[in-house]
Amino acid sequence: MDKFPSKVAFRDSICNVIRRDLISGKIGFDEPIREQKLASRFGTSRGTVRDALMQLTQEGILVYKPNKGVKVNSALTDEERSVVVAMRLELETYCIKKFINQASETDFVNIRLLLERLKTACNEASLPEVAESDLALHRYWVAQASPHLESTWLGLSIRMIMKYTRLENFKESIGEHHRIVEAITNRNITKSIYYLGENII
Amino acid sequence: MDKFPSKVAFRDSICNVIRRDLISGKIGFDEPIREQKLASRFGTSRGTVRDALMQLTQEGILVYKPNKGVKVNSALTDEERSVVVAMRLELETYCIKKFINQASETDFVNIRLLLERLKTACNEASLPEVAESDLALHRYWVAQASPHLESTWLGLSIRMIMKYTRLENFKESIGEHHRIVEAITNRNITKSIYYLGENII
DNA sequence: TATCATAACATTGTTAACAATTAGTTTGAC
DNA sequence: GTCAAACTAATTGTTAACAATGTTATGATA
Repeated sequence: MDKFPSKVAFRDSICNVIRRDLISGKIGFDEPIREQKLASRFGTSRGTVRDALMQLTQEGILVYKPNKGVKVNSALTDEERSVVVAMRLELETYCIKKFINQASETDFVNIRLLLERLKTACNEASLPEVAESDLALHRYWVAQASPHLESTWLGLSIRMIMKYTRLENFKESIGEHHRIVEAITNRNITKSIYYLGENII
Repeated sequence: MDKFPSKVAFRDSICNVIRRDLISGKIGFDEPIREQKLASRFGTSRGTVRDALMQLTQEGILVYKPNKGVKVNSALTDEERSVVVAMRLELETYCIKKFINQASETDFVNIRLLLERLKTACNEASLPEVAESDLALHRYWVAQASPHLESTWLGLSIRMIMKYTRLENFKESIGEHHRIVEAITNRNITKSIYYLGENII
């Protein structure tokens, strides 16, 4: 049974665990998800699990059928994925521009920290960890620049990762993100966006 | 107390009603939403309302604070809105292209019907009705072309409408959509996308 | 009067029980 | 042996009660 540090984000913790299971392939496509199973796994009741599941449905990674519960959504087609990529790039480009203009030194410290976390994850070659650190880094500037659009961004990013993951090229990932973070901390908008475009494909 | 025809989509019905209240301005920004109040209004229990609310949070129109429930998300900035517009245009352009290539005569009949519904709503000058028919029309080709991305599209579109609504120019709206539907039924991709770009701003 | 602790209240968080629906399995007629 | 109907099991849908948390009102004290 999994445990969580704080109880304030019980729902969100369940969401996070399910996302991780998705990314790491622990749960397959079109596989049904049983509420009771999750409830006992998390040591909570079905109601709480249900809340989390409902939240995930609007993220697009789960789909809901009346009286049949939720299942993992089927994968995007290649075409659909490229549309999602374009949308995410549009959104994240805006966020990076804004972030560079408003970021404080503390922000730079934070993203360097997140970059370090990503590097160690890559070196350990743990796919779920890599995926999570990758998202966490990008998420930082998105959340700072536009908290309003954070959930929109998350939905797009998760769907991208679920389709297929480039994250297995650990070496490349380190380099790409290193360049992005460097450009950001130099407040170089042009370079930042260029490297972002290389990363998000 | 509101009533619903089918019980299968109880949750979704509640979501729809809340969305409509948002669009018509019945519920203001940053206004807290009380579970019990909605429960008695819909003649159901808090648990069911809760499910619906959780679903809406990932759509971005509601935000959730632990132990404080959900409230209407604050409005997008003008910049954020233009990003959302660009994303929606990207997505819907793809859908229209695909829809034109795969649509049957039945599909054309359906969108002409939805167009009629929009026209009457415009003539009656009922803002919530106009907003709903507008969304329903666009939603049709999105759902047909890419059910995977329907919820993504819905999230973007709702946020657009909530920021401020161009829908009060009823006459324009009729013309714009008439041109789009005409171009689609002629299977003219270029024109369809051009008119779509004029409509989604 | 201003401030702070405390108590009443309101609201959300969680749970378990029960109802309704769906899925699977056995039974029996042909 | 095959099909359909009835039965059983598994799962989701809904509800109400209770616990935990947050909010407001009250009043004592300085």
